[in-house]
Amino acid sequence: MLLADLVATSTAVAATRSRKAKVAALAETLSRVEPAELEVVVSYLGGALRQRRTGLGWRGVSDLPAPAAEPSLTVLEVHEAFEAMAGLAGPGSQQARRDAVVALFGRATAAEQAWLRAVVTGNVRQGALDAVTQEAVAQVAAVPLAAVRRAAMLAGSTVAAAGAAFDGEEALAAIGLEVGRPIMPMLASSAPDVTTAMTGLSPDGTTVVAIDAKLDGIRIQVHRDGDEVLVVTRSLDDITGRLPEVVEVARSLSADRFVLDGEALALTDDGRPMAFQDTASRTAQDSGVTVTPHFFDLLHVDGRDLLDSPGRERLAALDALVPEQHRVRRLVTSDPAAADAFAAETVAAGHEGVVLKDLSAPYAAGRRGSAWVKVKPVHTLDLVVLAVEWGSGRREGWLSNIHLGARDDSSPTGFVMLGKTFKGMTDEMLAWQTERFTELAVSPVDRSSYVVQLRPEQVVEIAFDGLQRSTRYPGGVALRFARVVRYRDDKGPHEADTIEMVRAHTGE
DNA sequence: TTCCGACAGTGGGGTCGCAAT
DNA sequence: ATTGCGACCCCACTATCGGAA
Repeated sequence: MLLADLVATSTAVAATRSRKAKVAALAETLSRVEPAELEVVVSYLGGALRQRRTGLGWRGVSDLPAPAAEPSLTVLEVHEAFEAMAGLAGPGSQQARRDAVVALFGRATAAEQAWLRAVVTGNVRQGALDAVTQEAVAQVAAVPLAAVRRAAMLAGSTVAAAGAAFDGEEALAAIGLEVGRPIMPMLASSAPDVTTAMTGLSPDGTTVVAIDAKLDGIRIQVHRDGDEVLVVTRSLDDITGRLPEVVEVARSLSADRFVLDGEALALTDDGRPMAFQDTASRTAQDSGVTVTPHFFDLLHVDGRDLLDSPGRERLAALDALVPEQHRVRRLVTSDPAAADAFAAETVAAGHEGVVLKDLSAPYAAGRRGSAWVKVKPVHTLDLVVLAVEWGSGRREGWLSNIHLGARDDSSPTGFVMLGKTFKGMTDEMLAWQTERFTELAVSPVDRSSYVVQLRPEQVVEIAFDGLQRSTRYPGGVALRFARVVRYRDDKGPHEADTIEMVRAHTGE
């Protein structure tokens, strides 16, 4: 298959908003694929290279040779070119990678260059990724979509599921949980408070739910098969070598084969959690920080698959396998007041929040279903918009990402920047702020400079999860997960929160 | 007919490893 | 030693489609 065919499909997929039409376009292309190309084409249709890392990013594809007049590249040639680039390492590798880019892109037409650049930077933006590709695979292979989805979750890969799908429904069904092969982790939706979460899981108020402490570390999935231990992250990257303490704990457990789900984090001597940044900075041996695993689910133990068992059974098996010190704290209750108290204790102990879990639900690998609901405390501040950036994609033409400042009398401008945010804005707000910030611009708005400096006059209410230390911002702190709640026209900039209030607000 | 679950998109801060300077 | 880039940890939120209710 020519790359040009695939690029034409991507263009057609991007041109329609109908998901059914996207699936139809993907399916049509997929039906014309040769067996040898299947994995590459499935991956490319979903907007991803086969290589997890190529060493190429936005910079590596920002300066390209003149495009070719006629298409000639095949999909497999492109795959081989990226495979070669991914293999480059050591002195001279950047020049070699550069040469490879010139060779590949020089053979691509203008449309192909644009697609190749997008796929390298993860910006294909055709409104179709894994989930939509899975629908097309199911359609062409004439197998149930649910079977494709389940195989993809259990194999940790849509490409692997697609291969099986074309071998038939039996091959697809044969893909099960395999100790040593990562599966997509189950995710949680979120709720504003414990009562809301509780009501969602137990509408009649009598159902018993589990409430886990939500630890602010790195999600880990731990596989043990005899002496072999594998530790992977949420995105299924192998980090076994970075976490020898976790490997040791896994080897100390009494079962021989199992798959555990949990969180790894750094603790201080008195057992309080360290900042997420300290857990994240943890490399191998030399950092002096010890990372401890805390498990909250068990998916397999000694030949017994638990994925489809209700949460209550999985937790019983977890409690039997893992000693308390390596489990997350948990309360099982139907009483909202008890749940609330548990959440308050958990936060007071320095943790991120809680996760409420339906005890009758199976482990829904890869899904952000409603069986797990997280609740985290939210802080808010009134800050001043210092500048704004032009948006991209569907926000093209709108002033989007805003720079946030707190009042600071020691600063020459009177404000200190604490971060940026683009979250929480409706289309209506985007339209409003584009007009408003055009008026507040310190110099005539020019689309060529993507940051627009403003007179510091507009106050905005910002929600965030906490402060983190920063080397980027002059105040030494930055907001974590900042998002807009609303613009405040009832407050002037002199009434905005000060940097001292920001620090006091979050108990720093 | 309305509601709501699932998806994709739009980006945020921090930290590390690596190659080039 | 420093710098810049790529990769990957953590992630919130809105718009939209299309099936469920």
